[in-house]
Amino acid sequence: MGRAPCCDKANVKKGPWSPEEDATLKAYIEQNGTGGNWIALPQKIGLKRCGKSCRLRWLNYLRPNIKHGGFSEEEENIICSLYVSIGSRWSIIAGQLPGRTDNDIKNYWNTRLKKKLLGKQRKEEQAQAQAHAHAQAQARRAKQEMKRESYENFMVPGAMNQGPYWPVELPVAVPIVCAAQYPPPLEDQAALTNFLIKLGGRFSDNHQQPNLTTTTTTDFQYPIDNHIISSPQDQLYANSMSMLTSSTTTNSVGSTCTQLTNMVQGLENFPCEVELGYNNPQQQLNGLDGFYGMEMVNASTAGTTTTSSCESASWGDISSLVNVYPPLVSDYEGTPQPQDSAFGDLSYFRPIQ
DNA sequence: AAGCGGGTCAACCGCATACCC
DNA sequence: CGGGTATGCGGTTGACCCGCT
Repeated sequence: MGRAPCCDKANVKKGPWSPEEDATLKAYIEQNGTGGNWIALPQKIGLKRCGKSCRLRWLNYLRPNIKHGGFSEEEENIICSLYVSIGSRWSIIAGQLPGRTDNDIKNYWNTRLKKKLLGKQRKEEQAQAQAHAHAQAQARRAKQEMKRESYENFMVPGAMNQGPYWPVELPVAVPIVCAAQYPPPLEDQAALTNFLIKLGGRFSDNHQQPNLTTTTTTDFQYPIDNHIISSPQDQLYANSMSMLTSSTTTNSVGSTCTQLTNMVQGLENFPCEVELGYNNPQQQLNGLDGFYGMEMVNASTAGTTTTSSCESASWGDISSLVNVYPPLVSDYEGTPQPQDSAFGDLSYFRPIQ
C-alpha cells in the first residue's frame, strides 16, 4: 500500500503560476501567514494548487527579499567552498547566501558553476599534461645528450656539436601522455570536488583566494553551545563545525584545503574511528574522496593505496553521523511570517542561551 | 523564416524526517 | 510508542528562450 497522496491530483492545477495565483497566495501569506498548514492553505484561499506547490512558490519566488540570477563572484566562492565542505546540501548553502533559495543555488550550480569549473579543470589538466610532456622531452633530450657525448668521445671532436640536434619544441602527443599519466577527465561530482580541492579555494577567474575571512566569516556563525551538547552526535557536529569555524577565522583566507584537512583530522575522532592511514596532508586530501563516496581518483597511486575503513565510508555514511547539525545561521533579513514554514529553519536559529 | 539544439529556470516528484495524536 | 500526516530537501523534468544554421 502506497503513501496517501498529499492532495487530490485530479483537481490540482500544475505548471507555471499565473500572476493572479501569485497575488492571491502572496496577499494571503503576508496577511495571515501559512497557518502552519500548507496542505490546507490552497483550499482556504481558493487556489487549485497542491500545498507543496504553494510552499515552493512562496519559498522560491514570492517571499520577500528574494534575489534571482546575477550571482556575484563572492557568492560563487561561497557556494564552491561549501559544496566542497558539505556537498549538495543546498538548503544549508542557501542559508549562507541571503536572498538566495536552495533551488536557485542548485540550478546555478548545475547549469553554470559546474561547467565553469569543469572547463577550468580541463585547462589545468591540459596545462599539466603539456608541462609533463615538456619535462619528459627534456629528460629524453638530456639522456640522448649523454649518449651523444659518450659516443662523441669516440668521434672526431667538434664534428657534431653545431646547432641543436632536434627542434626545441618537439612534437608532443599530448593526449597519449595524458591518457597514460593522468586520470581521464571526469564529468562527475567526484572530479569537480577533487578539482575544487586542488584549487584550494581558488575559484575566481583572477585566481585570487576567496577571502572568506573578510567577506563571510562574520556570517558563519555556528550556534553551538557546549552546554547543550550532550549526545555523541552533538559532539560530533560541534567538532566538525568548530573545525570549519576555525579554518575560516584563522588567516587561512578561506583555504578549502585547510578546511578539509581540519575536517579530516576531526573525523579521526569520530566514533566510527575512521582510520585514515595517510602520512601527509595531500594523502589526507586524496583520502577524503572516500567521504564523498567517490573512488580514489589518483589512479597512479591506486595500486599502493592501503585498504582502510575510510575507503568504505561514503560521504553519506559520514554525513549521516553529523547530519544532526543545524544549518548555518543565515543573515537573511526578510520579514518572517508568523507560523511561516518558509522560515522553518528559524527553528534552528533558536537563541543560544 | 523555420527548424534545431543548447541553456536556463520554475516546478514537480519521491524520499526522509519531523511532528502530532 | 507507533502510526499517520505534514514538511523539507535534493534530484529531475519540461517549458520556454535564444542563438545558430
